[in-house]
Amino acid sequence: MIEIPELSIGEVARESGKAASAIRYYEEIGLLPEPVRVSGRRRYPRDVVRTLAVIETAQRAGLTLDEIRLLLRASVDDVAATDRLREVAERKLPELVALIERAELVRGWLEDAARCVCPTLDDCPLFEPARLPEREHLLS
Amino acid sequence: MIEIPELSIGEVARESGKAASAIRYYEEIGLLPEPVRVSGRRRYPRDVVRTLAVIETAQRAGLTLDEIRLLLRASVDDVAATDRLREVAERKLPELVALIERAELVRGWLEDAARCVCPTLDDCPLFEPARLPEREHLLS
DNA sequence: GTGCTAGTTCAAGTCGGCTTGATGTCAAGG
DNA sequence: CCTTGACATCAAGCCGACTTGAACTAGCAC
Repeated sequence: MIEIPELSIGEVARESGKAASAIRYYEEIGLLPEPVRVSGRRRYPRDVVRTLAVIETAQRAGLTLDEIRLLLRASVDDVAATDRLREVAERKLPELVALIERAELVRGWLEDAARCVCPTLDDCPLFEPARLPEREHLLS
Repeated sequence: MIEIPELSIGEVARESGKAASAIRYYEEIGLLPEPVRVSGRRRYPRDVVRTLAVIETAQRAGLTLDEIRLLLRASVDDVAATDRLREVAERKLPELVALIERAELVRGWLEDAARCVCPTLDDCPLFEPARLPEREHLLS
């Protein structure tokens, strides 16, 4: 007998924390492969939950669904897949590093702000020029 | 005689790297204060460029314009300003820390991917469960 | 005056990432 | 058999953050 993948879209939704509509949307844009259907209903293998976790993580790190699709398709594709992967990686890495830098800068602000007791923010060292990033405009 | 702030919107745009339309938009949503007008044209003090840099940095770190407005208004407001600031800070800090974590995880992926030589990604250690974040769903 | 450039307003459009609503189908439980 | 509930499709709507386009104006050069 043929194996029927065990998860309905509702179960995947519960386990992944994503809305069913989002899962259908991901399928529509080619981010998730079309699952097997049993009398019209989608049936998913367990590991789609992990794929959804990868998607969420990558997304939170600032990758677009388009870029994530490139990464994911690399893993099911044939040759040239790793090339695409490397291409995305190299394009996105500097952005990501910049993101992390910025985020840490702002984290510094917020941590200071969280324990700030200055009567007014004009007295507060938070907004001094020294704490702002230089505008180099090296990239885009 | 009255001091006329020295920068036109075009100059601010050039110096800040923002589009003039974006600057007008920031004003419209209350993110920037309404500048002085000289025969209808906006005239800005130099320090608006710094404010725009603050905005950009905060934005890149994942704050919304709404949240940034709260932060900025804190600096020109009266009392309760620092309270609002602290409130935003405390709400946003955990998110930011999570963002940084995620970003570093993905950076790891991308760095590995950039030097990946696996013939196919099924052989590639990149997508192993161990490298994925735990789904705790502690927050939201 | 006649342009030109840089500004102005306002409404509408765009894009990514989904959500919502209308309408329909199907299998299981009472 | 009938209802319920989870699923299906499809078009349209929404939100944030802007951009674009049309139509107009003010100041300067010639």
